[in-house]
Amino acid sequence: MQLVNNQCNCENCELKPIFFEYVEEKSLENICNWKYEKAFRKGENISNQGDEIKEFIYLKSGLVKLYRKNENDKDQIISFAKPLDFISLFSVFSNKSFNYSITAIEDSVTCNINLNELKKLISTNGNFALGLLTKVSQASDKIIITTLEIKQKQTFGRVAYILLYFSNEIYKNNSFELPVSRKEIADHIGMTTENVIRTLSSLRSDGIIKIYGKIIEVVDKDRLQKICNYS
Amino acid sequence: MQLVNNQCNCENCELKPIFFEYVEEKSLENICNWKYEKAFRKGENISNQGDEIKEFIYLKSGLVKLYRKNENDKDQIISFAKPLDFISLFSVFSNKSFNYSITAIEDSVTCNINLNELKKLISTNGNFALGLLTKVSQASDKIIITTLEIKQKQTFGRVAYILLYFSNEIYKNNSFELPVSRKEIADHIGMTTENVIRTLSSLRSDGIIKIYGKIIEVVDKDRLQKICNYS
DNA sequence: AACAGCTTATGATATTTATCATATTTTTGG
DNA sequence: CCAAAAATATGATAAATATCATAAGCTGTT
Repeated sequence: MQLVNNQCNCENCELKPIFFEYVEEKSLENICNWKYEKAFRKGENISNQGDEIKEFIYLKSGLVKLYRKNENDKDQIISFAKPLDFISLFSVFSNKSFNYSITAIEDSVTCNINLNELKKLISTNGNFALGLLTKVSQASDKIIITTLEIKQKQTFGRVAYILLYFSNEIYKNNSFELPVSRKEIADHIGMTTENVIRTLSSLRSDGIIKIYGKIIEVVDKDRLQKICNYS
Repeated sequence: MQLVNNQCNCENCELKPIFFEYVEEKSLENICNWKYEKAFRKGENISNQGDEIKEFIYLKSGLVKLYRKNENDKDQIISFAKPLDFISLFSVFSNKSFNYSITAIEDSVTCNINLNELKKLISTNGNFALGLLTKVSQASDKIIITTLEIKQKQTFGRVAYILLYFSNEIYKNNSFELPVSRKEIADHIGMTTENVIRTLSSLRSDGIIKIYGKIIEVVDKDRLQKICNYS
């Protein structure tokens, strides 16, 4: 992790219109004093389950995974988060400590805001609070709905779902390099690594995708979408 | 559904210390003008997936289920909610319409607050907003964590989980009447009705529970807890 | 270069879960 | 109160998924 040389550039932040929608210029200037940016390399840990929450974090660039260890010490990946998704969306306001870990799965930059200062801003600025409440709710909703959707599918539907997620939501390209291992996909969609691999192989032999190691090319997106919807 | 004769009794509301923690007496009086109470009989629908959200709803008494229909028209029960759990916790601030339905599974009374008025209160009262943000986050967190915990278990662990939930969280008694059918349990924990029935039968023949129709008696809670933790 | 460790891959098999069939009991509506 | 529908129950079987075994390919390190 590396602290980014921190010129106050909130004015240019692409998140500004969303995050700071309701904050006047004057308050916005203050934010520069509480916030700083951190850069993480692929694979680096951003925060750990159990850590005290001292900061509100969001992602400026990159890609991260949110995951937790269960009682049997097995990882469950809750979701992936891309920029404009808040990453410290849940736990932050409801807990003293994180109930999940965050790790960068691509080189990432986070913007960190001191939580106490943020809370002060919320308590003195109702409109900002309402905006934030909306964002936090949207982020939680998305996790809940996504989890339900994955849960109702079986093997092929789940693998199709995650491939379409990376293709459509993250890389916006039919060809992309998987930022995660087969095991991580398995930990996210709730199946074994072997079955993820097998399912990918099967999609390949049906000519729906091509596989070059970590690189996936979606050849027949219509069929993949049908598989996602109906199985 | 029946409108409850609506004397303003927020002062005595058991939710007051939580919900209105940060609202001064003066604002609190206003709330009486926007809120009203509704009584629902077991089985009655409180709101429907797709309905426009006009009110913030919470549960004064009773028990409800939150569920949604998926593309294949199959119900998925997201969670059960008891009093002090907000029931319009998600969607409310993030969506124009409910992305789930709510049905009373026991006679229930809701308190409904006009959403626009509530939003005005939020925007003019930052402390209240922060309190609400905390509550909404806690409610979402609980759903997310619960869903993950259920997901990682298999048949026996899931059935044990739901029995312990009703026994410990809802009825605080080793003997209780199930407020839901076997099918509804199945829709919640993601298995088939037959398997829920079979698993219950199996727990009975192992002497862990007794079954009298809808009435369940947990005979050996320690073993049930072990089953919940380890399968 | 060589080794260790991890990931990907695939086959064989075992286990888990769903589906289908059927019967009994309970609930609901006229 | 009765008939129909729904819920509960259980067995037999099929399908889905996990587990175990093995091997090849990659990756990082010394």
